Amino acid sequence: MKKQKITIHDISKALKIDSSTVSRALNDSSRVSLKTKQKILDKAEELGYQRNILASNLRTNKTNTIGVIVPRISRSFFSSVISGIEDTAQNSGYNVIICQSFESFEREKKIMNTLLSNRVDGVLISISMQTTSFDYLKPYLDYGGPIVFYDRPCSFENCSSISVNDYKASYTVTEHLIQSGCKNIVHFAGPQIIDLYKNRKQGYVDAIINNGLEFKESYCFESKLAEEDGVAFAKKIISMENIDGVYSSNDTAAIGAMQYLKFMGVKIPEDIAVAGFNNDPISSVIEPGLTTINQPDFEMGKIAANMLIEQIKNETTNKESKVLDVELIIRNSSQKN
Amino acid sequence: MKKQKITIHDISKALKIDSSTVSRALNDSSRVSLKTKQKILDKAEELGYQRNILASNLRTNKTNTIGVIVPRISRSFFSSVISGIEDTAQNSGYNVIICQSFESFEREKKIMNTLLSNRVDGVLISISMQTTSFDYLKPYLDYGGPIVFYDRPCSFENCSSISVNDYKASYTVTEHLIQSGCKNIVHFAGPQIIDLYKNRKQGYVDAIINNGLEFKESYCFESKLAEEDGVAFAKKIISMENIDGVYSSNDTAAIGAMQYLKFMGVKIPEDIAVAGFNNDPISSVIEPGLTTINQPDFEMGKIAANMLIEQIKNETTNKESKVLDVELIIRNSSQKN
DNA sequence: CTGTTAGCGCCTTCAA
DNA sequence: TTGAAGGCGCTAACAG
Repeated sequence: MKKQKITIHDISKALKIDSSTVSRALNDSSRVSLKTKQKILDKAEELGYQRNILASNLRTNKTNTIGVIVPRISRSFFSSVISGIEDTAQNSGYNVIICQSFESFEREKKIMNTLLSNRVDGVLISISMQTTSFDYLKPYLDYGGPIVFYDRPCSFENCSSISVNDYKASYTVTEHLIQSGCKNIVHFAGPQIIDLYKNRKQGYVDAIINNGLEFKESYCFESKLAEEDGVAFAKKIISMENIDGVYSSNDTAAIGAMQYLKFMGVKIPEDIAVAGFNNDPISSVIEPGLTTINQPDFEMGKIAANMLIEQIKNETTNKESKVLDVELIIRNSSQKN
Repeated sequence: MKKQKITIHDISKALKIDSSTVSRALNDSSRVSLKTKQKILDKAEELGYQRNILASNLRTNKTNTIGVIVPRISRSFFSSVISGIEDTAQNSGYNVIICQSFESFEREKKIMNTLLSNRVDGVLISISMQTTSFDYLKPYLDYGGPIVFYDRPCSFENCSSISVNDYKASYTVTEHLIQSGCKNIVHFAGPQIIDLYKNRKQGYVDAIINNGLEFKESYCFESKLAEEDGVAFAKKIISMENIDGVYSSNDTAAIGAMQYLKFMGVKIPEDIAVAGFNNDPISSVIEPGLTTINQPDFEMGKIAANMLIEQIKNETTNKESKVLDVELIIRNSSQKN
């Protein structure tokens, strides 16, 4: 029942000007006289012409669209990254397609497939928690589309990536806790499959050891990025002795833990220092004393989009791995000893 | 530098079978013998054939894609709605393009334009805070594309809509506060331009009046859905006398207010009852005593997508306005008198 | 500056 | 069941 849309041919006929000229005018080519251009533009307006981008894309073999694969848009960090991406993309005239993998490898593969079928000009991807093999990216790379990894980098076919210096951030914040007097610091870790969380754990471990404390594996809890994990962690901590510090390297577990504690009416003792990666504005409300690592989310999105667009345009082959430093926000962490 | 992709013609040549037959086979048409179909499928696999959806879409004049316009994906309510939409869409074989208006009318118009240019099969929209005129939707409707409003309905060209019974929910929760003994209830309202927030306010007003209390306009604060508004509201409340209840009809202001109070170390007195619309799991952490109105977010997304897809497929013209009831979650609200 | 011609890759009559 | 032919709407040579 869709009405037939106006095409350049309709304009062409109405004006007795060839459709190729119409096309040129509509694309603001300099090779059309101002007079005819104006005539064409007016007619287009009059008829309510809307360019059919599908046809244009087919012809030019580009879509002016970039695909973004994200684990979950509901995660505050990611939705900020997306805003950054959209910001940059729009300024450069690109459309953005956002796809959620929900941390599922299967979905990720499927998404990559449709992005290829839709011939997006480039892809930004933060791999899912389950992703261990990257062969599924090959077809798109073979096609010639650039891929940039953001936040969760991985060395594959020397694609570009942009991420945060997780190791350093982790080391710094752990050391900060130690210098505040903590001697028994528990660590809420993320899935160790993901390099990012591995690096964060390593930062914690090294800070512990280099500062003369004893590293205990039993102080490390590995989360699958679910709030329930945090609840379990909270229960464990309550049952443990001596704990005087907590460092969480993922929001989700931390939020879960806090929810539980709040729900149970357990106040985090003043003498337990808490620190964590945290881009959710909310957790600062839950626990204002928290020392937080502030990740450059919006900025990361902008940089990622820029890197990708550059590769799309220049058809350059030089790949790079950018690493951003993070900001440590020290609130009113309790000072011990 | 993009490599030339395999087309049906490559398969056609390799097999000496006409491309039209290849096309049929690839579309699993019944008018191809099983034998040739298998041969074609094998060859396609072997050559790494990837259908060019652009071309297919151009030819068939449909894209199997629906566009979703959302004010902000970072709002918990909306990201759940989106998940619901994606869920349904995927099951029906539709792709989803998510676009954020950031509550800007200008962006909304631009988005609608590119969605039309991209010939999406249908559009789900929750209008921005600034949107007052709907003429910009005309071109898409003229084109024949269906539009369904979600969450923020508006009567335009009798498009379908799906929303929540805001008036009733608001009335109920206000009455609940009154029955708990509240006599001076402040209302954090949303932008009165948006019908939804107007309805919520009306629910509050009517509940107040019908229960024999006096309605005071000075008890109503209008938010622009920014956290700063909440901060301002919190300050006001602190300076006011007699307030024994707060009902917020938007998360954002509520969260802002709570952040501020928490930051200032002000505990919400036990004898002030608080209630609000709230889909952010976090605020229940901030204030576990909160009586909340639980909106069917995920479900709304599914229903919206279903309504739209039905209209796309059936090319039906019957429009409807669905209104969902909400669930009132009464936690440990303080009982007065 | 404008028109002619020829496709982009796919699908869909129509005929065999 | 298969092939031949044409065209979706647009753009990019190449002429003129």
